[in-house]
Amino acid sequence: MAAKRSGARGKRSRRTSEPVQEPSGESPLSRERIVATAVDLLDAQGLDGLTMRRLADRLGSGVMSLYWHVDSKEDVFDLALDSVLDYRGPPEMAEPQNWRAEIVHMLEDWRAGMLRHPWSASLLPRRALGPNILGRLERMSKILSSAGVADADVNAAIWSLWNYVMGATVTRASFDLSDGDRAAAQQRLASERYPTIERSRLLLDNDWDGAFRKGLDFLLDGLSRR
Amino acid sequence: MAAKRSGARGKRSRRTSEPVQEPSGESPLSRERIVATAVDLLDAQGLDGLTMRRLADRLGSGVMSLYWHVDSKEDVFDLALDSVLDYRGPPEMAEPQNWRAEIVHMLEDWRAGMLRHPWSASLLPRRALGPNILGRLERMSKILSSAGVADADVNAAIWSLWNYVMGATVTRASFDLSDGDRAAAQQRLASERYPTIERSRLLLDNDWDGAFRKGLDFLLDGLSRR
DNA sequence: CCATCTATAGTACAATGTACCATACGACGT
DNA sequence: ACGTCGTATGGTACATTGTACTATAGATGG
Repeated sequence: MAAKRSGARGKRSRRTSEPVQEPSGESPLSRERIVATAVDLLDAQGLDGLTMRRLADRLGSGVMSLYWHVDSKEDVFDLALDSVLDYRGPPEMAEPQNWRAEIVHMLEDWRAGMLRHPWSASLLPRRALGPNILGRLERMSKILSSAGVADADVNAAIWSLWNYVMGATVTRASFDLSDGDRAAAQQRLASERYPTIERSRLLLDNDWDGAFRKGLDFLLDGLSRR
Repeated sequence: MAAKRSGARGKRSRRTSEPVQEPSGESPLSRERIVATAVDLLDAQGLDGLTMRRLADRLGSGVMSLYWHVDSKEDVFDLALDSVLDYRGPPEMAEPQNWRAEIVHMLEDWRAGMLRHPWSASLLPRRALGPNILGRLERMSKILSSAGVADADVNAAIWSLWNYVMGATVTRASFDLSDGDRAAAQQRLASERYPTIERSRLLLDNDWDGAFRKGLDFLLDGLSRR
């Protein structure tokens, strides 16, 4: 019995010699290629559209070959989620001291990245702690500390920002998926006992980006009073 | 062809005469009973534990009989989610003018209700607009308006509170499910490039309720400055 | 007494994740 | 040269799932 089930397979040890990069004609079938293709598939067909068979088809490989590189379908989901969330940092800061702008940039990028792949929001509730997410948490922690937030408050601050972004993203993505439902729901409001939100057109106000920014400002205002 | 597929079945028209309430020995098999049993099953076995067959078993009925009362499994999920979220209001307000306390109470109840049924957080990303959720939104809208929040800000305020609660709940529930993973992740922090959050023990701080309340205060502070 | 509605259930099928097995190919020790 | 082993690929088979289709039975009303 060779070591098989062990999280991350041995896989790529070291090229014996020449670093020829893939004849490009065909399929070396790597972990990276699998994840990239999974993301494509998810973008195209949604969460239910990803099946191991379809994935293998797109890769031009047999279904079971995938299982050499990944442990399970769940594993593919985890990897796909994290792959969507890497962060390259703010665009050559004009004003590197402005912690608030930096935070806002990262959080808006975060949300935008996930909304570009709406299925990612549905995956969040499962396993959220890939390396890219940890990287973002680390960065937030650094920014907040150097911005002078009290050590005792820093964790709470991180979590509240995280919570806000996650909630906004999940909500936005789900309303996006079921656009018709939302309209239908707003319809129902009229005929039933929801007069206040019916009048304020809560479900029809489509300025999501603005609302996100506004709420984030509320939160940051509250934060910077410490 | 009888009218069959039409959202809510005809079902209970009106009792012809005597209102005998169920001989209680056996199964009238109603929509309500199905949903209640589904919630039990979800509590006991988690999201993947709910299958139509198991559900039928628990109800002592045939599988296909369920489909007379519900449209699909998705439908069951929607109903189960909403059923967890009804709200009975604050406990005979001592101080009915205190809008902030009222908001906090409702949001904490909201979060607590979902955490009692951790699967509910995973369902949120799908379809979030059942009657009970709408009821809560309605109530929030009323409170905020009467608290003097500017009309232009009220929708944004609602959404930011909603976002915060949803994010906090989703996060908390997912970390709860994968407790071991979290510890493992914190382990990994040490050996890799996340010095800041490793030092602050971000993933090990288990005072979730406190953190929730603290972040909520940040947000409400920011809100009440308008 | 026949028609129609309400409700329950069995059978059957297509789709899915993946365990198990067979196989091929290169590297390497002897 | 030959067998052995690790890497990698893929086929077959199976249990499990949601649900379409169909049959059936009681109740109701013309």
